[in-house]
Amino acid sequence: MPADDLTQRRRREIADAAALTFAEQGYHATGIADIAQRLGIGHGTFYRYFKNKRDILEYVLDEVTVRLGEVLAAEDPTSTTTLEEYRAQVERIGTGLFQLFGDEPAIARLFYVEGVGADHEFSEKWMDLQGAFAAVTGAYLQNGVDRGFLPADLDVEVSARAVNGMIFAALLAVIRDPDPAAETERWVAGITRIMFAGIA
Amino acid sequence: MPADDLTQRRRREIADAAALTFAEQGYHATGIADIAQRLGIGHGTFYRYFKNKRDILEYVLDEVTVRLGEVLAAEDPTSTTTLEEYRAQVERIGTGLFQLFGDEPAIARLFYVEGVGADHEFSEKWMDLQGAFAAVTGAYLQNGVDRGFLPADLDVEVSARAVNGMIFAALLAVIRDPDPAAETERWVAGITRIMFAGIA
Amino acid sequence: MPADDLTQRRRREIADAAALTFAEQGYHATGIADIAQRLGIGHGTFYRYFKNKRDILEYVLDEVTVRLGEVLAAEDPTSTTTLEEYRAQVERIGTGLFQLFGDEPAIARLFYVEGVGADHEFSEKWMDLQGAFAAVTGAYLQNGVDRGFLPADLDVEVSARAVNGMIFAALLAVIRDPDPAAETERWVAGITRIMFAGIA
Amino acid sequence: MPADDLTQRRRREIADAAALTFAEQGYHATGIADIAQRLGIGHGTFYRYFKNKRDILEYVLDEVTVRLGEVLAAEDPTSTTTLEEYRAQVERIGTGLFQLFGDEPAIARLFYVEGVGADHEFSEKWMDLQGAFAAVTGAYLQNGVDRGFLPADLDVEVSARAVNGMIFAALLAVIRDPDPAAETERWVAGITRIMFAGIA
DNA sequence: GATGAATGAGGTTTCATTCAT
DNA sequence: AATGAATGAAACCTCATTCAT
Repeated sequence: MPADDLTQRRRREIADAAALTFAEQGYHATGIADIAQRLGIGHGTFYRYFKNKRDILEYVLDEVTVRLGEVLAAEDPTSTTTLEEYRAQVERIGTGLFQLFGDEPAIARLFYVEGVGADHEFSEKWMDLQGAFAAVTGAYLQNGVDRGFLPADLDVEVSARAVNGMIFAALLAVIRDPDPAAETERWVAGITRIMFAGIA
Repeated sequence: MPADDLTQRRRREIADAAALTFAEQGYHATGIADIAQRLGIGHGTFYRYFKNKRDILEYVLDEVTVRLGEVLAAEDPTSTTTLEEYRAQVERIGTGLFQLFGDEPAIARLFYVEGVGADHEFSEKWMDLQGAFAAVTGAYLQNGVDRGFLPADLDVEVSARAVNGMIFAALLAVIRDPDPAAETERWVAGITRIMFAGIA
Repeated sequence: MPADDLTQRRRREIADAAALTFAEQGYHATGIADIAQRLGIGHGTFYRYFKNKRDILEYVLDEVTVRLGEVLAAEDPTSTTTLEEYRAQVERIGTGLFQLFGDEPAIARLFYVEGVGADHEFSEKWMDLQGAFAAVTGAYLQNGVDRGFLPADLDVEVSARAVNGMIFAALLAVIRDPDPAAETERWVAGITRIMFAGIA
Repeated sequence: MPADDLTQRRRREIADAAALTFAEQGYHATGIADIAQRLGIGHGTFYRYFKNKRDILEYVLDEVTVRLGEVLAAEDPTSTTTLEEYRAQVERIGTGLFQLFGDEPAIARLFYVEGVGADHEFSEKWMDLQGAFAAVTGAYLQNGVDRGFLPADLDVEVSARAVNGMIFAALLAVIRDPDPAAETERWVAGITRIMFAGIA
């Protein structure tokens, strides 16, 4: 376990450096040597912890996926019974997401920008992932429809995509902000408003 | 005109082939030779029409930007005086966007996925562009606020980003659909509903 | 003959442009297109007058060789019978060479610098040519030895090379001068002095 | 020291191979692959030691320049007070130069032929260098004039160029000789004779 | 376990040359 | 005869990956 534990810590370290460098320079413009240099290790060492360059991108993005999943899993889609409860839930999730990416804008940038077209195979995976997230959001909406606090004729799939799209756009705007965390409340409020009442 | 015209036609031809290939294989995985082969021309010929590989990506994406701009410019942000008029306008714009990308899903994919992280400098440009589109959407919203058919306390910037985000997410979903055009109405309806009334 | 004559004029025109461009940019850095552009002709036209790029370099350098030969052939190596006569002859030849290259420094530069290492095969040829010129100079010296106005123990071959080397170095210095012609007399005097009396 | 020392040794090895290959095939006709193959190394390895193809040419020629400088710097231009001393000095320098290039004719060929027109920028540099060498030779001559063992009316600049030109021509002839070293004495004697007494 | 020297596949780009118009 | 669009050989160079130390 200790060795394994050390290995995990090292992987994490390298992954962090990689994420930062990818976000700063772009995936293709980043060489393994750049990552190693940032850590002050030999670039051969990289290959003791990751199979190849693609592997580390996958690792980083999988990590993000897991963390996103954790934010979503902190809530139970079927637990709410009223619109008010759901609205509160949405605000908690939204705040969670903004915090997650606001703390590490480099990760957000990598996940939503630099990593997207890094590799065709990964693009596919990324789009699948958006589908998976839409499914999660859809589960919340479906619960509302089932419970009757959301209209029966709501197009759940479309709405789920739309809601996620709003969050995506918001994150994209926020990661360029010098102090992302400060903007969280405003964005969550703005999006929640549209989500529950529209712009009108 | 003849020579120049021919040159333009050739550029267009090559750009189309490039867009298709980039969309299929990814920007970095695509070699100039792949594009040339698709057209049945020598790869040296490519360089008679484009300065380099990055040049053609820029050309294709600028073209898309122009076309997006045309769809948006077809409407006048200040022309609407009632919510109903605005809603109709939004539906026209939304339909226009879906048609634009529905007809050429490869372009959409390139614009929203494969091209995004192709190059760090381009990522920056792409994010700027999202800002510009948000500004356009914001102009429509601001008009509503000014005319009084949208609430005075609407956070225009946030809302504009959010609306664009919904459209983005919708397009992303639709381009993977075998028959994107068929889905247009459903998506436009779903997004408009949220936009004007929220999910509730 | 008229057609042929025109062809010759055209060749000369192209060759002049080529020589100028080679001298300005270097042989390898010069493209056929550069030469054609300077003349305002299509670059395909070049190939109606010269077989290929190497061909024109050869043509230009052969032309120079011929002209050099003419300067040397204007005098008869065996015609002089006294040192004084020979000295006068040397001064005439030297002045002729300086005029030749002083009028067209680009040619000189091409012949002695840009063209030298343009191509390995040409380097060889160029060195052979230096040998040929040495032989000519040697003939003059040998005449002096034979006639008795030059010492019998003069190493003709070495001396011939040395004399030519002085001229070469002088030309090299002069072609960088803004007004080469003005310097002719000084250089001819300086070299003749060493040649006939040494530096002492 | 070990790593750096090894690096220097490797650079030298590669530079030697490059010089040989350039001299044999010409600069432009030589590919990096040719140099690598000669050494039995991968061509990527080349780029660990030299930035690019031009870099190695510059390195080799700078090295030659340094060595030439060392030969010249072995003597002190102001140390001689009589013509005899100077003559002895000239013979030492001449012998040194012949030995330098006689030992490595490939270097000489590269320096005086193949490298000269390799690149326009380098041609300029090469001509500047000839000027610098002329200045050194000029310093020796000026000393003679100042000390009174050379005539006051000697055109130092012209004479310096001329002397260097003789040496250049001699080297050019000698490097094509199968056994250059054997010829040294003859050439040094021949040139010194002209230099101090002229051909007469 | 760490290192970094070595490697070579792979891709971009140039430009001399051809040839149909 | 003149043109310039098309071509593809050829060369440079990068950098992910391997592996001996």
